[in-house]
Amino acid sequence: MMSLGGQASDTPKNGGLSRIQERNRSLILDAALSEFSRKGFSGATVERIAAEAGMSKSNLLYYFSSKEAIYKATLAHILEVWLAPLKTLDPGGEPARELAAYIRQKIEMSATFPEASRLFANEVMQGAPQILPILEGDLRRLVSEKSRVIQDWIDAGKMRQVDPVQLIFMIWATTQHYADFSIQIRALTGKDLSDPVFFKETETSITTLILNGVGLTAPGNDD
Amino acid sequence: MMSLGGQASDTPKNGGLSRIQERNRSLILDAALSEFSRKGFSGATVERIAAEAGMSKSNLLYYFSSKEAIYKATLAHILEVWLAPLKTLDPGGEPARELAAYIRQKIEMSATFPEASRLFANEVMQGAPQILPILEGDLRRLVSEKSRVIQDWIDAGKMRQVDPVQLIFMIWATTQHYADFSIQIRALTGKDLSDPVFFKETETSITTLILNGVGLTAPGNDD
DNA sequence: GTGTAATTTGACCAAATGGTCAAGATGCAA
DNA sequence: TTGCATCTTGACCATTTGGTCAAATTACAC
Repeated sequence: MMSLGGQASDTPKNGGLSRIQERNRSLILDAALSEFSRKGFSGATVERIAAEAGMSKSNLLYYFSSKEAIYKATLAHILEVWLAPLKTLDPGGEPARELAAYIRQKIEMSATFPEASRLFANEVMQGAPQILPILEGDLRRLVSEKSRVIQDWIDAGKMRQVDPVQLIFMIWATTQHYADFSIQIRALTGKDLSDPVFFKETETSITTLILNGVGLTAPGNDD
Repeated sequence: MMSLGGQASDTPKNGGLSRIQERNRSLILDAALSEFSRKGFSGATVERIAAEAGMSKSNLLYYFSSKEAIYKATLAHILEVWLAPLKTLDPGGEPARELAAYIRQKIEMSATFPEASRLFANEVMQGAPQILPILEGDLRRLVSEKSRVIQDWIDAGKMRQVDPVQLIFMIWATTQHYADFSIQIRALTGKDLSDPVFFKETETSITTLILNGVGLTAPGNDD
């Protein structure tokens, strides 16, 4: 679990949480994700998070020492799952299949956890006050490593010349766009990723465009 | 100028503004863009906007009747310039050149007005409370019109089959990403679009990938 | 210069909100 | 049942903040 440099322990008996604690912390984190992703850090209120979690504000503050502590915990909770797909990019695989799989995972994420995407986007747009060290550390290392993988594919003549980092950015941009701007997309098309047809159509469009863009052909998909 | 359905007039003598009015409203809108784009609507404070505009909070509220009024005015002020590039897509032009020009304009925007991009992103991510009618109205019509243009190119065999709306989304996503996530990009690469080399590199990457993606070749660029 | 309208501000208010605290309720091991 | 630790809450507080208002200052037409 990536550390966000927490200070207070927030955990009476360190290590094992009681059933009540486990349940309540989980309820709080769910409610917090919903609230923070919709309103941003400033716009969110502890009172509303507590209400959505089904408890009093005082009780929530018994579990998390401050609004910022809830926010940090929510971010940490998400970050892992959010960055996981990139880690699966396999140097031993075929570029077309690997990239297609990565794109699909990212779209899947946008469809399944749009709130996580929005929370992350919000945090970064505010200047990444909490996660900047992670971006500059773990994430930077991860991107370097996977860029190397892509560069090797290029050097092996398996795909067209392209800046690997820029390619990763473009995959992030296109896939996350559908979560972060889902309201706009719904306003313009009447649909969003929760519609299976639109999901499929989006996956095909992005995958085709990006793979063609780097001189590859989309692999046959066996759902 | 796109209307945001303003209620109060905010303009004593309708039509012509005094020199003082013009100057102060402009100062306020600049400060507001800076503040709102960095902190979002909730996180922004009228006091800080006033300070950045070099006047008292009371005086600012003499020009705009409420925080929301400033916000709406700021959005309206941006929206026009923000959506302008798409309007220039010329049905009579060559697809490769037209799309390349559009992409370049969008990146230029992201480089020149990253704050505008972030303000817009913020507004949409919060559910577009102010601009939803515009998205569903003017913007939707504009996108339909330009999708038609792209579809005609496809039908004429000038470019590969692709959903025109999805193509537009992908251009938005990739170009705006560099403004909205500039902190992340700086954390990962050490650079952003304000660096001419990185700008050029980004423009080339995006243009090449998208044009290749739709079966076109990037036109020679004559800067 | 005079007078009126426009501009500017500090003092002030009410609501919202993050957080504290002491007291009470509940869970649970013995 | 008893006793203690955990859990829960309402009352309360300090600060922030959007907005009002009357008074003061300034711009400008005559």
